[in-house]
Amino acid sequence: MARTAGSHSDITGPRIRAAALRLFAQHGFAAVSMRQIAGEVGVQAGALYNYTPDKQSLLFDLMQRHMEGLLAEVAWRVMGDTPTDRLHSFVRFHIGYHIDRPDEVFIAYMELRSLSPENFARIETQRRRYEDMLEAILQDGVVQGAFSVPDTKIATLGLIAMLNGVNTWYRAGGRLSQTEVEGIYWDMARQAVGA
Amino acid sequence: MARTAGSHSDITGPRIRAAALRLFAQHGFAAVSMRQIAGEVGVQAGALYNYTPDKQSLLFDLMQRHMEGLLAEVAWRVMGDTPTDRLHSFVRFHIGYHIDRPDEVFIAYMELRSLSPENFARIETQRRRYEDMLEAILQDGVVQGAFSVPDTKIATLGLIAMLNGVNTWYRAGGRLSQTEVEGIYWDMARQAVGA
DNA sequence: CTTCTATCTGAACGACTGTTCATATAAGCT
DNA sequence: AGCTTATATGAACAGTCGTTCAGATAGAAG
Repeated sequence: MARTAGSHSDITGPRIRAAALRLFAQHGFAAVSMRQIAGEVGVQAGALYNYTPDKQSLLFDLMQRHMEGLLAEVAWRVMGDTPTDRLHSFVRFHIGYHIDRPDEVFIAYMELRSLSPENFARIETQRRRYEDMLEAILQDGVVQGAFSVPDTKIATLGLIAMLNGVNTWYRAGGRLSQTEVEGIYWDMARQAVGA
Repeated sequence: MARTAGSHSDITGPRIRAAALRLFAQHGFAAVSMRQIAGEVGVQAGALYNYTPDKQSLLFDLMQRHMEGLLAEVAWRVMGDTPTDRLHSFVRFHIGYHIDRPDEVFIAYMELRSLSPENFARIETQRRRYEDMLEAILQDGVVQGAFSVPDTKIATLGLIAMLNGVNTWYRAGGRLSQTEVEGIYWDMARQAVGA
């Protein structure tokens, strides 16, 4: 046998990424084999190499897509006239975006160590750009006297860590709706920066 | 050759755990081989099995020791007459304890998925006991009118996530001293719960 | 000094790893 | 219709994996 009925690049490519995403998130990059991913897609391991040069690139591709989606959306979803309004929209955006993509988020924060040094540096640059957007809001707020934070860098990292924590427990259909979660975290975030 | 000069159980056992801890934290459980651990200790892979029945138990042992140390210390290190005082001592304790044990913390939070279901349940129970200690403080504070939090469970998870974030960036000898970090995070935590 | 035992070596086991490639065929183009 | 090319198979590669075990020796006990 060789090429199977209905096989097509436009379909197999995304399915490989979806399978890799799920498996990497569940078991970790190192614990997942190319044969497992191929099996999930319903294909032999060799076929994966029509879509990625190697396993490392497959992981990087997933992270890269996630970070670019994040940066593209945050650019137009976070807005407001005052620093407080912008912080509010940032918190709501961050929670919503992350809640919708638990696997991507998990991988992006957990498999950094599995990246080659060059790939790590590229992802780290993107993450830094995202953090800088939040820090800019905090700095604005401090300058305008709206926030009270002794160190905007630490506050940025502290807030993001707190918000990321949502993904460790939130489950769709659980006790709290997404809107309720956003409200609770916004209260904590607002108070944490003294707004 | 066989038994080497100076070989002794009391020495080799801890050295194996130390090497495994470091390597698991750096590369991940699945990415580290028993031969790597043995190499770090200066021993052959087979010798490890005098100290652990298998690789999985070695990971569990590390996590178990960490959680028990954490629970043992928090019990007598966190105190105070008011909820605010107790929250203060909890924040300071948590940051200090975690800053001193970056590898243990990293593994305890990242390799949960590498545990067998039974081992996972045991560690999860211990983590829950720790979280409950913080939640009890928050509940006290709410009852006494000292804190303003709409949901103590979420606030607990949010605060712990924020505090854990310290380990992603803190480095001894960096811009901020441990005392300064504790102060900044205490400010954020205090404000986040409306104390 | 001799005996015993805890400790380690080194080789071996079968299973699995990421990756390559000759080969085959379905889909798309003319 | 035939021709080309993208897409897949399945076997093979050399290497690594966790784990076991017979055999060897250092250190403790008598």
